[in-house]
Order: sequence, then structure tokens, then C-alpha cells
Amino acid sequence: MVKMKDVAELAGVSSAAVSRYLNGGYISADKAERIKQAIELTGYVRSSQARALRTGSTKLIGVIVPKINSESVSRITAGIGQVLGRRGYQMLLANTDNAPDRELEYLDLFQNHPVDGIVLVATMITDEHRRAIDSCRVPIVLIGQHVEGAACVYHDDYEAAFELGRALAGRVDGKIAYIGVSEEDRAAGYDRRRGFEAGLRAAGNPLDSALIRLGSFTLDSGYRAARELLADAPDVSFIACATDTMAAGALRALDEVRGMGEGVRRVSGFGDNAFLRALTGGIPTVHYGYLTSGVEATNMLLNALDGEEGESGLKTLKLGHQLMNV
Amino acid sequence: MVKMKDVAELAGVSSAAVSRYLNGGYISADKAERIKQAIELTGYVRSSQARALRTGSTKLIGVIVPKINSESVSRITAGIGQVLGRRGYQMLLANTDNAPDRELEYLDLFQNHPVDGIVLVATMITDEHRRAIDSCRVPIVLIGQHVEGAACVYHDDYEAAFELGRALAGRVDGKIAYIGVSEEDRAAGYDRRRGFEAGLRAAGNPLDSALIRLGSFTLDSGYRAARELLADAPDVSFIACATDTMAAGALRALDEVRGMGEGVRRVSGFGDNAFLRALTGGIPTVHYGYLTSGVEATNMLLNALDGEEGESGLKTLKLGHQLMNV
DNA sequence: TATCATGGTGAAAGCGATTTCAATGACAGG
DNA sequence: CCTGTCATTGAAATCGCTTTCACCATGATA
Repeated sequence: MVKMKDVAELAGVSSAAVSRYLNGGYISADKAERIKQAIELTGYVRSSQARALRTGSTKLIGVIVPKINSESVSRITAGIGQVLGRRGYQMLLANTDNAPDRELEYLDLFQNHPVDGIVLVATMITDEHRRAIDSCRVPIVLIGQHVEGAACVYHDDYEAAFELGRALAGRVDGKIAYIGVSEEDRAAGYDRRRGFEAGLRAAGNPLDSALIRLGSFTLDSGYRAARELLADAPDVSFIACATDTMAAGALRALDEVRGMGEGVRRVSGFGDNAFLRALTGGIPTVHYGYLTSGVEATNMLLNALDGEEGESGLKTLKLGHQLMNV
Repeated sequence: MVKMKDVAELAGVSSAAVSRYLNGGYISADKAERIKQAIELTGYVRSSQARALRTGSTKLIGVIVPKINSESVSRITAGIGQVLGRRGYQMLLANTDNAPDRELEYLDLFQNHPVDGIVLVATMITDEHRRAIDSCRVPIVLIGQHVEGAACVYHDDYEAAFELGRALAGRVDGKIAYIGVSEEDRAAGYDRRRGFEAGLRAAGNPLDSALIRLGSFTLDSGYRAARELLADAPDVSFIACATDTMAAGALRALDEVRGMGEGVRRVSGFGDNAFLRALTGGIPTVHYGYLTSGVEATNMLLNALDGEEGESGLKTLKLGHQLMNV
């Protein structure tokens, strides 16, 4: 492997000069030219490992996601990757498989296999998380949750759910049920459920708390919860779900219990999943700019890293949403 | 940041001893104990950058994918991540967004930001790809394509498509159409189309080449191709697609043109997408163990890296498939 | 007693860059 | 002619670890 010294010798200069050439320091025009040629001739590329050791920067960003094989997360990841690539960084991806303690584990791991910054696609934020985030040596941006004192890019789940609830209350006659997710997930669990309830209430059609069930983000959990629900309360006429994926499960349950095609106008979700949209013609749901949130979060992070120290500052950014098919 | 020398001083030994302790070299029991305590006391973690510079190994695996937000790829990625995590490696993820030349770019980039090995979730393999793969300094495993002379984990798309075609030929009366993808994608384009045709032919119901259209892996492209198809040949009674995602698009087209619910028994796909299965009750499709292919490929790669040199060897591995809903 | 393995040990030499530092030469102003 | 800038330059010191090497005990073997 050809190293800097080789290039320097070939060009008849010191390796310091080569380094300056590469990093834009003082260098005379003719030496610059000789170095350029020597580099082309040898096909030299600098060792990022040596560079990292010396400079302390790896140009690596750690990205922690709860589950890679989900439409929302993979879109976010796509957005993150776009910006990273464009700005000369690379992505170290860690998948926690929905285990919040593995998030902590990776937060830790990333301090050792050092990254220059971290993007955390967050679900549950415990006190331990907050502590880990605070004591993190590198800048970190959260996606999907609003945490006081931390940089985050998120959606207003309460407001979106409120609007959805209010709109549906007017449209649906009969009982409305709700399949949510763990309230430890502040955004997708707590906020959506509470917003939805408030929306229904505002429209004068409050949610019967006996008609609330819990799923776990998977299609199957939505299916099971809906089956239970339909068994316990056969007169339910609409099932709102905290995610489109669970809504797909509920849809199947409705189709099985009530006959094919029955479900389509009787469920709602969150996330505006493309498959669901195509296959059902569109259930009521909330569209979030997932890709955008990845892009924004990453730009924020990299600005803080590259920026003229302080100019940029990590802040919190709330993105908009859009009601679909209501 | 506390470094090895600090630990060594605190423990009253040389840093060589600490290094040996950490890496399992000769060390006496009492010194080991003192070092252990010193490490705990200081909270020392070794700098992976210095380690990488010295040893030449980064414990990083580069993973190149054509598109992260697709069910099949994200499942593969999940499998890769599982194994990597378990075996102490990390994943450097590169998303090419379906641009084959960006694959080459990343293949190159990974030689500079060095990784210990590469997993390439492959689509099109050009001669340039083959050359890049051959001249790669680190071991590399392909997923999804069978390339002579390279290590790969793949599915037998020809055989699967053949079986699917043969099975469908008997079940469908009327004209069968096919929406494929670029034949430059040997597995998903060429093999599936040819296998399917052969299967139909074997069952005595050959495919009319006028009823073949080309999509581009997206739901929308499947939709557009199907609309065209239905406009050109209104008497088509079944549309087979090269992917489930495109099948979802075709389904929507059929529903629009022929009325809701009509499409469900009139399309087939590849990949056994979970959403599609839930929402349609299951169209004819081929189930591939995507997660498994990620797992197997990664194990193969890491065995070649960690293994007792040669014991392991990179090879090619063909995984099975399963016809669904036929 | 002479000879050998053998387990343990630390000093020191890298790994391949970046960066400090002192030195140089040129050139303008006084 | 002296002094002060200012652009350029290379030697050398790091960055934090791994690994070679020479060397010491110690106990076993001849």
C-alpha cells in the first residue's frame, strides 16, 4: 500500500508538504503540481485510520434504529443516508430490534468505536436514556420523540391524532375502538392515544376505554388485538390504530370476521404506508415526511459538527403532518 | 481520555503488559488482577482507532444495498445486522438508490475507509462489477445473484419461477401477462422471466410475448405497466409480476379497471410480502428466506475473516424457496 | 554442572497520517 | 542597510495501541 512518504519522495518534497496539499495549507504552485502528479501516478489514497488516530475524527455517524425492516424507519434511514453521503460521512448502522436496552448498549458502543455524532431513531426514552444522552461525548440528534434539552426532529403526534380523531368522529356512526402501542413510547403510544381521544371527545363522541387494546407495532399484533376486540365487542364499527402496519392486521381481522372487503372503510392508521394505500385505495391515516425527518436531523447534526463552532447549534424541529383520506 | 499508559502506570506494569492482558497473551495472575482493577477504576476503553491503525483491522463490514426502504432488502439487512452484532462487528451501510454505478463507487470508497469485508446485495452485475469484485482487497460476499468465481448466497429464481409458472398455467384460464424488471438484473429480471415462461410452456400454455411489460421494482411502475397492459389487451385475465411490490401496483390497476376486489385472484408476485399477504389473503408468490440469506452470507464472510485461515473458504450457497398460495 | 525449554516482562519500534516549530528567502518600508 | 511581514518549507513530535526482541527467572533434563 502506497503511503504518504512514498508520494512525498516521488514528488521530491516532505510528507508535511503532501499533507498540506491534501488539506489546503500553504503550498507553492509548482510543488502542488508535482504532488498532484505523484498522487495520480501512484494511486495513493490516505489511510483514514491513521488520519482518524491523529485528528480524532472518523467521519462516521452512528445511526440507531429500533427495527430496520419497517417502512417508516427505512425511509428515515434513506433520508439520513442521503445527507451523509452528500456531505462525506458514512453511516454506522445499529439495529436494536425493539429492545430499548440495546439502544443504551449501542450508545455506549459508539463511544468506543468512535463516531463523530449519533442519530437516534427513538422509541422509548427512559431516565436512563436521558442520562446516556446527556453524558454522550459526541453530538446526538433524536428522531421521533420530543425530549426536553436534547436536539430532536419530531412530528406533533398529539395534534395529528387529535385532528384525525375529530375528523373520524363525524364520519363514523357506531362504536370506535383503538389499538395503540405501549405508552412508554411517548410519541406513538401516549401522544397518539391521548390526541385521538381528545379529538373524539371534542367532536362529542368520546372513546369507550373498554375498547382500547394494545399492540406492538407488528401486523400480527394488530391482527390479534382486532380479533380479540371483535370477539369482545361484536358491535364495534371502526378500529383506529396507532400505526398503518397494525391497521393492516386489523383489516385482515375485519375481513375474516365480517367478510372480504368489509374492513377497508373501517380502519385508520398512522404513517401512510404505500402498500396499504395502493391495496385499499387509502384508509384514513396521517402522512409524515419520514424521509424529510431523516434529512433534517442529519443536516442539523452535521452542521453542528462541520459548522463554524456555535453558528449552527443543535435545536429542536417540529415537522408538519397531513391528514389523508378523511 | 484515559489511555493505556495511564492504566499501566496505575497498575505498576508496562503498557505492553496491559495490551497482553487485553489480548490474551502471557501475563501472570497477580498482574492480571492489578490491571483489571486499574481498568475498572479508570473506566479505560481502548481506542479502536489506534488499534485499527496498528492491526489493520477495523471490525467494520461494509454493506451495500440497492435501496434500504424495501421489505426484502431491509429483511436481508436485519439478518446481516444480527450476525454482525453477535460476532462483534459493526455495519457500515451504503445505499445506492438503485444506481449500479454508485455500487462501484462504494466498493471503492470501502477500500479507503477500510472495512474488513463487504456484503453486496446485488442487482445488476456488469463486467465492471466483476472486475471491481475481483480486485477487491477484502473478502466480499454477494447476496441475490449468482456470479461465477465470487462468493454468493442466492435463490434459484429460475427454478422458483418455473414452478410458479407451471402451477399457474393449470389454474388460470385465459391470457396470462407478465410484468418483469430489467434483464440486466440477472436474477430478478432474466431468470424469473425465463423460468416463468418455461413453466408456462411446460404446462402447455406459453406466454404471449406481446403481453410482457417492464417495471422498475416500484409499486408505481407495476401500476403503470398494468394499466398499459389492460388498455392494450383488455382480455388479459392474469398478471404475473417479478416482485410483490409491483404486484401490489398491478392489483390496484386491476381494481380500478375491473372493479374493487377483482384483482386479488388475478395477480402473482415474488417475495411473499407481509402486507400483501395480510391485505389480500395471499396472492400466488414465492417465499424466499431473506433474513436467512443475510445471516448465511454474513456468517460465511466472518468465517473467512476470523476462521483459521482456509478452514472456512468463501463458497456459493443456494437457498431454497417455497411456493405460496397456488 | 551445563543446557534447555518455558512462562513472564518491559523498552522500543512501528502503524500512517497531522501539526507544531523554527528556519528560510523574498520583498516592502524606513 | 536594517527590520518586519509573509508565504513556504521540512524535521520531528504526536496520536494510542500492538508486537518484536532481548532478557530473566525457574525448573526440568541430560
